[in-house]
Amino acid sequence: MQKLKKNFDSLTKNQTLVLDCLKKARQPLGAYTLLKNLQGKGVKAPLQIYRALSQLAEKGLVHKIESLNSWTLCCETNHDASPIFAICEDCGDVREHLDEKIFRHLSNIPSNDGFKPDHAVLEIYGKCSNCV
Amino acid sequence: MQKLKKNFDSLTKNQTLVLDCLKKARQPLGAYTLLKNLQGKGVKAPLQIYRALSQLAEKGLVHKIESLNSWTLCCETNHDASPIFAICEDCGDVREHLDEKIFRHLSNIPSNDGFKPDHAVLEIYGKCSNCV
DNA sequence: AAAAAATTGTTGTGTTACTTCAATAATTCA
DNA sequence: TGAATTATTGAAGTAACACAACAATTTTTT
Repeated sequence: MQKLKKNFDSLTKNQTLVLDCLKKARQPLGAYTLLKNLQGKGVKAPLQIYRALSQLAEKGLVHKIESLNSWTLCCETNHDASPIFAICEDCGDVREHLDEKIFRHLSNIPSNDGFKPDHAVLEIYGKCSNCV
Repeated sequence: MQKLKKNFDSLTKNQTLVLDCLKKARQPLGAYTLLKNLQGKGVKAPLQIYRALSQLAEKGLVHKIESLNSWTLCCETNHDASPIFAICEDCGDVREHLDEKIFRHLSNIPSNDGFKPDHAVLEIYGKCSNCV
């Protein structure tokens, strides 16, 4: 299991810009959407966004949603467990959930062939309560 | 839950080429790797690959691995449940697993807020028995 | 055989992501 | 304090991923 520590200190300028932008958005954003939003503030190139995002992800402050190619704020909780995202197919709403049991459960699936899980990408598609 | 039916008949030329290429590869391939491999056989443009891949995916013959941006043969089994992939961080080996329970379990996580799951992206990273 | 549907081919474009190298800022410790 | 080290940023270019739009061809249906 990966060890992640939230560290709100020592955020660099670009990291702060990206994090604030995600906070305002209240939904996952793509790297190039972030870039557009931050071009007024001196950020010019995609790489600055990607660097900030991967650093923020290392600190556990943001997650990438693989199946959407986009990035979202981590929930309040400081967690090591892989997050589970519930994604509404209709309205696009994304909610982060945490469940240690699931990961342990998942870990057991491939374990009969000696596989040792470290972390997981868990993204559930369906309909949220508003869209059912 | 999505309804998928394996249909080995009625594969078109491009579909057959792509499927055969994945069979030979025995590992997930990106769309552009497939393209390179098939350029000798008359396939010229990325779109031909993407079309074949999405048609094959609809038939349940291949899956996309979201976190790798690549595509892999479906295991032998004809299944409706979302597949679980175990991906070795060292050697890149990918194994498909099926577990109805997990999906039901996962489905319960976000259900307290009325979320109705349909399908999921489940990709576990770790080390396979050879690489531990 | 004519009409309808499916598939293919082609061109072009939009999006996502990173490599490389140079410049600047921050930190360390001599 | 100031030189050396480390971290961060900036800039340019490119690689990889994915599809829209339209025309042409093939297959299927009636």
